[in-house]
Amino acid sequence: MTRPRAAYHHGNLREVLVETGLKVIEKHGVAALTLREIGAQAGVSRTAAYRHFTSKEDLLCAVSEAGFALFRRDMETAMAAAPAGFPGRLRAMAVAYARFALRHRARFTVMFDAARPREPECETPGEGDLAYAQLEGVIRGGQETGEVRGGDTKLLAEMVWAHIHGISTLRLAVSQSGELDEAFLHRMSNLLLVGIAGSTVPGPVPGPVPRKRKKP
Amino acid sequence: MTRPRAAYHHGNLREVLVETGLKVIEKHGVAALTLREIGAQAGVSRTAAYRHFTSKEDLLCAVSEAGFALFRRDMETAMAAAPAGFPGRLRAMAVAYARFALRHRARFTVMFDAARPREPECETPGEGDLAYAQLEGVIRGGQETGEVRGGDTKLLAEMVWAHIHGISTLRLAVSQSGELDEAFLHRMSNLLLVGIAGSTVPGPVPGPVPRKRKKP
DNA sequence: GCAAGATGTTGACAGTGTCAACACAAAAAG
DNA sequence: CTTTTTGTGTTGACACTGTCAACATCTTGC
Repeated sequence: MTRPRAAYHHGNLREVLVETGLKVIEKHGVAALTLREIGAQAGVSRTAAYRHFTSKEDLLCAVSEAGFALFRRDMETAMAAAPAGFPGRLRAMAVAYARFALRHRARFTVMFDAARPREPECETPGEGDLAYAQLEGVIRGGQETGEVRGGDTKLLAEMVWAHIHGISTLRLAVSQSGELDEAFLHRMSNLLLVGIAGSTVPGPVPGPVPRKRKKP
Repeated sequence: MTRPRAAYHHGNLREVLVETGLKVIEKHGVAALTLREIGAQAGVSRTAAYRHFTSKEDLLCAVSEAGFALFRRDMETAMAAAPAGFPGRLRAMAVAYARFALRHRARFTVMFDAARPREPECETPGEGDLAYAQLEGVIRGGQETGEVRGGDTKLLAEMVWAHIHGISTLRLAVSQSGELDEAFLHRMSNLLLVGIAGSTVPGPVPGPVPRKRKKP
């Protein structure tokens, strides 16, 4: 059978390991993460993780995935509380994004760590894409009400995502404290709103458009 | 013994080690980088690096710094070849940025690896800031000719930098091949141009503006 | 020349990820 | 109920890593 609810030797060790791993990362950085340390902190022995993950990398992937789940929840609640209308929604999304990066620095770092796997065993099929789809929905909504210029929705979403992501990582590098500079974020989203609002733009747009998509 | 200048035992081992380290990263990823491997590839023994770097992290910092130097050179030549006028300059800069990321994937990854040091021993005082100052100069030029809205130049530069950087890393994740999608980049820089062109923008801009700066 | 220091090498050590062999609990089969 | 099988955790071991101390060798200043 698969696993019943919280029953075996330890109970639900898998989740505990992910959580413990995250705590270690939050406290000492992702470089100092060690399977032995995780085991000790969780009250198990060093190789216990190998009954739930194929490797350390696999565990890191699980931590990342859990991060994306929380991320998506944050985005959803921010969206629910956003003022009606497209500008409010986009702004709320951008702010929520940056806020998440600053508040959950460790999670964010693991989620978007560029230097990890060559060809990732991390499939990350679900949560990341869902969050992305959410943004795409907001953009499409703006297009339908005419507040966003028409054209390839995916392309626009990619650009907006990249912009917000870049801003967030930059803020992360700049402000060592977890402070969130609301004024900066406000200006940032204004730039974004103006940029995607206009109908068309000086200069021709040659060639075809890209297709593939993936979590950044 | 050795032909090149400044010849102690090996000659200029320091540069050779940095170069070799980069090659290893390009071939097997930054995670597979090992001081022993570097030594072997460079024809020296495993701890030779400790006569030129205080630690492995220090060597990584040197690799990163060398990357920024090349990066800045790329930006400068792109700027020199750019069409006159602000839009051409900014576009050239954005394209050069993304091109560098795709062409020198390994370098770029090391340079902007978010998950490395807690409080960095990497001082990176020079090259990164120089490249950033270059962008700031372009923005300021645009402000002087009235092609960019006025206001805090540093703030605008931060946003533009973040945008370009986000786009580049996103492209890096999306296109596994080193292909450079010119059409995408063209649209991207158009978005950017429109966004920073307008005089002012709907919605108030509360509060003060941030001060600190740093390489992202 | 020669001492002093810079540069490279070897030996050693604590830690790491990972695997094989073992120990036990829980579920399945009889 | 027993017996078997499978899921779960532990211990021992191994190859590999970064790093340091001690030693060897080369360059330079006097």
